[in-house]
Amino acid sequence: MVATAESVVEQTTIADRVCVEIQTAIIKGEFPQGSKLNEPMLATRYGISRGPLREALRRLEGLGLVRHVPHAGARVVTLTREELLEIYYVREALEGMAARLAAEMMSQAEITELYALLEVHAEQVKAVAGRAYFQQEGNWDFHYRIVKATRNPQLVQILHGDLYHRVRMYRYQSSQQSARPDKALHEHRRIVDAIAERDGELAELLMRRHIRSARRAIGEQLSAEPLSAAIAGIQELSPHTRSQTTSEVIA
Amino acid sequence: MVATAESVVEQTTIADRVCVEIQTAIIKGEFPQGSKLNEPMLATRYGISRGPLREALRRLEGLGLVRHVPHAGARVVTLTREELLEIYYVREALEGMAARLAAEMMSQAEITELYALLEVHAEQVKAVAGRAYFQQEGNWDFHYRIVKATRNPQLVQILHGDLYHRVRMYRYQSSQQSARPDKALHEHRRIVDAIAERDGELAELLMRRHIRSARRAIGEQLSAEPLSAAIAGIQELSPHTRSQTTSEVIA
DNA sequence: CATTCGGGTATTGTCGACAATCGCCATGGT
DNA sequence: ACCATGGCGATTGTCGACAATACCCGAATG
Repeated sequence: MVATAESVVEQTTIADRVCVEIQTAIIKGEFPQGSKLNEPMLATRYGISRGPLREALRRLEGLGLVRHVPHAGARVVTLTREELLEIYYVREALEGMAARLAAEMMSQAEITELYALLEVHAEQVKAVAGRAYFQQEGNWDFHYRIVKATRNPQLVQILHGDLYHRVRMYRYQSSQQSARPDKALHEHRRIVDAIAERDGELAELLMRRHIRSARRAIGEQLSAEPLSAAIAGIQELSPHTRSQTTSEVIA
Repeated sequence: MVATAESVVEQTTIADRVCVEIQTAIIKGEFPQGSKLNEPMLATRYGISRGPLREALRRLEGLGLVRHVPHAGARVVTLTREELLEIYYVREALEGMAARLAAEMMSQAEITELYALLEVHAEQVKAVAGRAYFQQEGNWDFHYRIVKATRNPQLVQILHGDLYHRVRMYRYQSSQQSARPDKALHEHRRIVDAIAERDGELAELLMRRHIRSARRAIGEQLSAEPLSAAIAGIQELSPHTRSQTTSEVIA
């Protein structure tokens, strides 16, 4: 029997479904950082038993979104700015390598698509200077394409299977947006140029510089203690409308 | 109440204990790569129920040692040489960054200890040219100290919490050993020199070169199809005494 | 003789209940 | 008034059993 397209119907298990549900809830901040995730409550909330729920929690623990202590239960991780900065060091190293490999591996078609993506971004930057959420997603798309182009599943796994969720959570909750998307766009363009020229060394250098500048932008908004404020604002599940702090944080 | 030393008695749960037991069994090759891990068998083998066992398996899946498909059970991952090479690209990027950060962060005491460690390694290299297992562990110790010195828990987690186990499994089962430990030792020495001089850029360059050469050494032993032979040899739980392939694989 | 269909078996997914442990609060002592 | 201690409630860890699904093998048919 040939493998039909519908034979790949995603065989979903309850634990898996609940896992992504809780995951999005955590990223959206419906479960505040540091809040306790007691099993009976969640089990009744999602209408399942504690068995699959526990597996979902272990999985989330593997994703780094939940921390578990033996007889005290699971809590949503509290992502401090220090941890976010640590992650950005990892991203600098890994995505720098990704850019280098992408310059070697990326197909011409992929490069063309990447340029097209930059055009879309350019329009978004020009058109709506306010609505930066799409911008963020587009930014992630850009970085993801480069990482994917490396043909290195390990790299993809680490960057977009482990780190991605935590960074996304922080971004989502602190509503950290790009204050200077035009600058980021320019940096993106030059990175793609280097890749198109098959200059892996330059691509790595530019990508590292790009992410490094984003890290520095994050590090500079330290005195405003934005995250703890965000946590306090979210604690009661109230929509947080913090003043979006300055920054050119986009990477 | 002050925190006594014995208040840190590791509160261990059955799932945790079985997790490490299975983990070591997988690394040692008692469970061959690709072999099925059916739950009733393992449950009776370790004298526990299927509940904790499933959690242990999910945890091992998070560690990348086990792959799980929804209604077909869990299998030990098959680590191809391609994947190992992919991991070495990640290591090159990450440990290069680690060396750079270590050059900035490492205390003088740590540097002294690192030099002492190199002395021990030098004696081992000189004394027992054959028994390379200790050498491997020592090699890991060296790299771990540098990574730890970065004060970047994310880096430590990825390198020694995720990647470490898989590389160790490959190494253990293919009995890949250092054919030229003296060369590796020399490279180690120069890396520490750079760190001692607080030359992060040089430390990163040297570390990347060090790991890159190890990756190339792995990549060059391709035609000997060593891993599949090792798997075949292990399949029946028989001690595999393959001829240890050439290589200067040490990183 | 190859192929496909069907049933049987084994394994996984899920559930509810019991036991062990932890945190909290009241009570008593110093 | 403060601290230690005991009990109580709640939550986690563990277990056995049931239901659902997938794999395997034999039989029937072209």
